[in-house]
Amino acid sequence: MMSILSAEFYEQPTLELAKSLLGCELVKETEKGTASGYIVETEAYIGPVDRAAHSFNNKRTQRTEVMFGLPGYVYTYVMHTHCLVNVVSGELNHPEAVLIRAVEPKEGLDLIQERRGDKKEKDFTNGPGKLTKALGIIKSDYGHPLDQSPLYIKKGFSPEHISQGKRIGIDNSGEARDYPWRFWITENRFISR
DNA sequence: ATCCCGATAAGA
DNA sequence: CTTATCGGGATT
Repeated sequence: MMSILSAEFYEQPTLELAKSLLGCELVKETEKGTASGYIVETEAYIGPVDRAAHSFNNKRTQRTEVMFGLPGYVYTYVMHTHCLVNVVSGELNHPEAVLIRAVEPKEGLDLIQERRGDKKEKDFTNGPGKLTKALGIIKSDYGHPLDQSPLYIKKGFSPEHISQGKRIGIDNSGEARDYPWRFWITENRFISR
């Protein structure tokens, strides 16, 4: 029994899911091996009411399509040459998601180090673009169900304390800029900032 | 704190 | 074709 989180796990309100994911283990298997990390920072994006979300106002495009489906699937997209990974949440036709902003390396340290090049360990996975590179998550993981190989989330540990604050990198999003929809494990050393 | 890099999707 | 972007890295 591998304790991979089942599809039902993702059937909770997006803000709850963003918190529940903290401490869970994000795993990616590739030909080069398996790499994983404990999720330590997340952000919620609640499309219908959130100007910072790609799916704001239920905007339906090729890119946002997966968010209109069932929760528990992967939403990847590329920005500024970096791939970012989200967990689709919300019921059918509710385009919401949780962005994974940072993880703490767990399995496959050698592989992570190789992928991240000549960096210090604390910089391996402390950002949304860094962790995808470290774990080998790529754009074509878009649409993958998170309860099966090669990309899945396992039960991890229960964080002692969770902090909450404004999201990062969305200064151009009007009032949504100030919504406190970012969550992180208090004092974890792999937080993005 | 500031600049630069530059892939892609989306809108004009 | 033009523009904006849920970053990262290097540099001041």
